[in-house]
Amino acid sequence: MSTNIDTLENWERTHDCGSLSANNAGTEVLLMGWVNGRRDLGSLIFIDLRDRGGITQIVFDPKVSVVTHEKAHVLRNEWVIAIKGKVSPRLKGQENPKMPTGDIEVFVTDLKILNRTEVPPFQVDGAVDASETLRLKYRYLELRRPRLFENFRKRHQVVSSIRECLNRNGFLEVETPFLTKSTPEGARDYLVPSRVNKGTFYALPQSPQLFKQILMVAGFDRYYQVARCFRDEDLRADRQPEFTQIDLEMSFTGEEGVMAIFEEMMKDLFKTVLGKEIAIPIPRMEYTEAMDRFGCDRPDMRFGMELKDISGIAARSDFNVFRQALETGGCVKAIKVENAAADFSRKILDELSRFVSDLGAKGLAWIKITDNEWQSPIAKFFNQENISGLNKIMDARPGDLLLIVADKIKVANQALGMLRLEVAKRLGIIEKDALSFLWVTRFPLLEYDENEGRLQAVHHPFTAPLIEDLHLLKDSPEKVRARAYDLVLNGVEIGGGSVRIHDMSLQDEIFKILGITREAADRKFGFFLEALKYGAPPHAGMAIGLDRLVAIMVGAESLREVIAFPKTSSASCLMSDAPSIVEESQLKELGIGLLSE
RNA sequence: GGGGAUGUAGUUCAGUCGGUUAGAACGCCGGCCUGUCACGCCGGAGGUCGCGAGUUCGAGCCUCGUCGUCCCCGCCA
Repeated sequence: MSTNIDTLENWERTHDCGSLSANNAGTEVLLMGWVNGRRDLGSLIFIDLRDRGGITQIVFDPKVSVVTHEKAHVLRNEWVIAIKGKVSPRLKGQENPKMPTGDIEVFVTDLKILNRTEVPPFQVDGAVDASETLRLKYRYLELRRPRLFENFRKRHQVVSSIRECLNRNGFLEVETPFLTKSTPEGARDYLVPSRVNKGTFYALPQSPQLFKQILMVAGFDRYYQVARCFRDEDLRADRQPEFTQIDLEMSFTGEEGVMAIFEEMMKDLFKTVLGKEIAIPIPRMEYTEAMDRFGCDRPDMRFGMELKDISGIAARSDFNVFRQALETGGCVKAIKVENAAADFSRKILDELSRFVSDLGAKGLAWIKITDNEWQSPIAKFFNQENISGLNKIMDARPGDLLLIVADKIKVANQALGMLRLEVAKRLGIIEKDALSFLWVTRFPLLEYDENEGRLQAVHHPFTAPLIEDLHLLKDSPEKVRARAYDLVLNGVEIGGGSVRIHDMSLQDEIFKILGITREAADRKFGFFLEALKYGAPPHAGMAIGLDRLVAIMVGAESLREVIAFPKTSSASCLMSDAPSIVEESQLKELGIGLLSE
């Protein structure tokens, strides 16, 4: 690559490439940026100059400067240049309505070539898109694309808006450690070896949970943090190993205080960033109702198609599959797909059947409602009375399609809940621009873990039980509801939190039920339990996943579109090539040896 | 850990039944061009068909393995 490039000297920009309009006609401007495209007509050269503000057409005309025009012939895409010139309205009929700056162009008097480039591995202008592998390897080139940059501008605005809201409400931004203690509950930890204390390890935080609660004990009263969190679990389109939470904690309040703050925050940021009004208070739904009606603890409320329990009628049918499911304590539930009977072919129904069996359900029954009967493989098991009864429960009309799953309650809910989403996706009935917020409240405090053979905390072991359920704690702990709440947006869990236990004796009782001995509890988080003894105020908190929130706001398919330097689905960074092997000497210094295969 | 998809020029893709010299578009290089904005026209260069075995007279195509990427299940308090 040639090194004959110009120096900046005392040139300073006067504008960015997105800010010029007809109002600037006649002014001398100085722009800097990248060559986004060139159209060299011989004696006239047009260049699209791009910076993060936008794109401006600049013109090299020998009538303006022979020397500069001559110099401009060598310009190529992605070269970095600076130009001085005069803003001019476009000739009549030459305006470009597709460009925000399409009414003007800049006639260049002076040109500096600030840098050249090798031929880029893919076209930044996006004319031919590259594979994501390549775009991740050359992430800086992809980030030059205006569409992607816009995501990060919005992300910045979201964080600014949140900080403003929380600062206004008396919150203090405090940083908590990255090098912290491994807690075996929850997700797998990323471990960091200690050189000073060989054989011991820090863990990167899965969340600042214990530290923020200790800040409440410390009397900080209202804390927040734009907190990076780390979880060593397998990735998904909506899961990265490091991600950012807006994490907060409040003293002397409960769920109402926390929910009110988040509602104000959401209202603010959707207004400032997207110019959209959202209605508060955000509606609430208890966990059990969400499961009953949507088969899911984070229902997408942008469409209906709710689950209906048809166990009563199923019990009166002659269909053994239904009756067996009921006899073993299961249920029969159904969804109604309006006017889909004609469109859902046997092939599609087979696909849907496979879809639910992949989720562990035993099968899928379907009924097409026709004018006076059912078209269905299971029609023969129902008498006329039951047919009318079921039609009534489902509010089914001719042309509708019923999809039915009979299974254990948990399996049926999950399968139908997912099927509901799948069908809605296939039908394209989900309104893209809709914003459907929902609080899901009163989750179960505990659930039985089949693998471990013991009760586990659904949220985390410091979540407070509902006071009115306390009496159930001893005899039927699984029925106890938690003072926990999740914020759901368009079927995505964007955050969650709870009122915490601040009473040591209740905390002890919970540990006992979880089968955690005093010794084990002390070993795992003794420092935190110790803190609870010294005047812990009542407190509650919540965290929302910033990446997921921004992803929804910008309509991103994957979190990778809202994280500047994301990891691949095998948790590696294609740009830096992390993770990588390290020098033997580095390991030795840490007192670490690698196991051979 | 499991299932699915995918890998061919710098990039995105096509490549028939296994058969002669692996094509197109964009990009790149050279030339022409004073109103382009997906500029146009003429010419040109550019290939480890992801990698490794195997089957075959012959493999981009078939088989096995392996690696990368993407999606999903498990997992993610």
